[in-house]
Amino acid sequence: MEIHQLQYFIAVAETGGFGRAAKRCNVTQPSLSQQIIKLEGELGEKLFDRLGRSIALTEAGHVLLPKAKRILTEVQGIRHDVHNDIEEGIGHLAIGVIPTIAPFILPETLIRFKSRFPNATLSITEALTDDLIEKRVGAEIDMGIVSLPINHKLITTETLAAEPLLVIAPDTMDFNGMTSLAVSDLNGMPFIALDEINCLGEQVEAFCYKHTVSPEIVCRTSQLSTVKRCVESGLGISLIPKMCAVTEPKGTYGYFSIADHAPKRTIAAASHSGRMQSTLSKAFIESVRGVCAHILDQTVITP
Amino acid sequence: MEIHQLQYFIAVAETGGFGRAAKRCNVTQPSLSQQIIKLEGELGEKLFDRLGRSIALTEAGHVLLPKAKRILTEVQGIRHDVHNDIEEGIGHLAIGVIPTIAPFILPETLIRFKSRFPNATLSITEALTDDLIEKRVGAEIDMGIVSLPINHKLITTETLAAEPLLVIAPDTMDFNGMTSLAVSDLNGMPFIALDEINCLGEQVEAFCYKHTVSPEIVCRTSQLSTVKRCVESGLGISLIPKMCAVTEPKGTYGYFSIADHAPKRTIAAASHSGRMQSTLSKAFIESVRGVCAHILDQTVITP
DNA sequence: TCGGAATTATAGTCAATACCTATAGATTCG
DNA sequence: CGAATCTATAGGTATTGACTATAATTCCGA
Repeated sequence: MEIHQLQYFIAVAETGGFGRAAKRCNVTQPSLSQQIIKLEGELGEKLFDRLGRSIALTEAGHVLLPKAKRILTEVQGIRHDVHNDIEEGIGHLAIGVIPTIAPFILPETLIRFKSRFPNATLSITEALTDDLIEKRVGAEIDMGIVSLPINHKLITTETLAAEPLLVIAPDTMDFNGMTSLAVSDLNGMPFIALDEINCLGEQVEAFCYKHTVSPEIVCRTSQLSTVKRCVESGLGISLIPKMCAVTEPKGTYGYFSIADHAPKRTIAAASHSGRMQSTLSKAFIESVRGVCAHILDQTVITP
Repeated sequence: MEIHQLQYFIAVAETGGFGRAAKRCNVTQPSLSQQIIKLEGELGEKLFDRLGRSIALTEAGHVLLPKAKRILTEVQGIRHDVHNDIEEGIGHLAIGVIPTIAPFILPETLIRFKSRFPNATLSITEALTDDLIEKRVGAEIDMGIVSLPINHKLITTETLAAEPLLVIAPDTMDFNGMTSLAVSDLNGMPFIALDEINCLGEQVEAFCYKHTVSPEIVCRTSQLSTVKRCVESGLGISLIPKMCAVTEPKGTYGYFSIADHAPKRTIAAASHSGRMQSTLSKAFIESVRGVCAHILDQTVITP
């Protein structure tokens, strides 16, 4: 049984004749007759009574007609659906975000994305970079929002934003009125470090190592919000991403940029190499890009 | 787009590979590949990401998969349905019955038919023979239960029962104690005639004409029940079908058969020549046949 | 890093079949 | 009864689905 046979069958049933049906289907009458005969043979039932001038559906024909119409309607709909469902963003998207990015971009991103694709469903996973990569390889998530570099054969990354890292320091330290520092100024400073299981922790560590500065780590915590609290309490300074600096009201601390070797992190979307990105994925990426640009465009509070 | 292409697509999606899918579909891998490529071309979207060792559904593939499965399920079901729906008598049957038969056979017939085909719907039309023939030709009804003869090019008849016509006479006429009469006994008798728009009326008329008897028509009514009432009231005698005689309790009248030239009518199903009868039609015919046999097997009350 | 195994795509050929033209057979209508 | 109308059949053609063989790619282990 093939779809064109059902098409022919419906045409005959609706036009009441093989000749008229053939014209409607743009084939010749014998071709159509043969296909109907073939269909009848396959079903083991005659579908029409040929009454000379007109034809009439047999019982089997009556049973088949609505089913055939339904199938054909669905088939006709597929082409549209395949495109429209994609266009209309019907579907599901599973996203992973690392903890040092998630709280700063997700609220606004979700608002933007949901308003653009109200019919899409979204699931968010917050996990460390390695976990996200693994989940992406295992297809548990469609895409990860991470910080570069990522080195994995199966993962492609697309840069979304370059984000400066800023020195956060309690009000009690004024750095002699400077608003921007040199790398060397960090030397020996009491430093609140982020745990190295976070890639940001690693990156800060690497930055210091690269520029041969050695702040004195007085505390190591696992969350950026804890880092900020510690700084606020005057325990020391730290280096945090700009998005963390702009999204909270002024406290008892200020921000300084590093002038000579401005540290930064690169935010990127990590997806599967060679696998087509869905419309939803692409749209989510653009949402994140927009949100990052908007956040990083803001100015931070300086002492 | 053809059904086998959807089959191949589903096989690939479910087996996770072209080769395995080809094995499942009993075709070679290149054949299957080509059909998938063709389907992709027709839809204008790639359906799979070929990732070397494994494959993954694209967005379009995700949209298509449930739709394709649904269609295939329906197609698979058609073959069964075409047979089962017929077997199970799902469907509709429109029957016409003439008024001189309807009241006597319908109750029992409907009970039998409904218990055999609880899922069938039934519509009954009561109309005169000519009307029924016209309705059958116009496909308004599937079959008519009528009395022969029927002469129409498009109508085939199937005999269901041969039914004697009996003389019904009021108790006040005892025919000298005879229980069966001769045709000649009708001569000059007061007679309650059925209107000739009923075929039974015509047939009685024809019977009398043929045997050159001339009862004295004292009354002409349009319904058998009225005829019976008139007889009961002693107005005269009449000639009525046996099924009319057995289905009502004894009143103030008795029945006589005519011994020398027993009149009868032939009950038949009238359907469209050359058109296949549905299972329901056939079953209904058998129900009527059975009911007729049962009714006509009974004995009638004689004075 | 280099084969070997596994997987999909491509090329070329073949066979099935869907389609076409022409025509026969059947039915309806004037 | 003949003209018109409709479906079925026959025979030829062309499309196309399928097959074999092979290339290209990826993956895995030595």
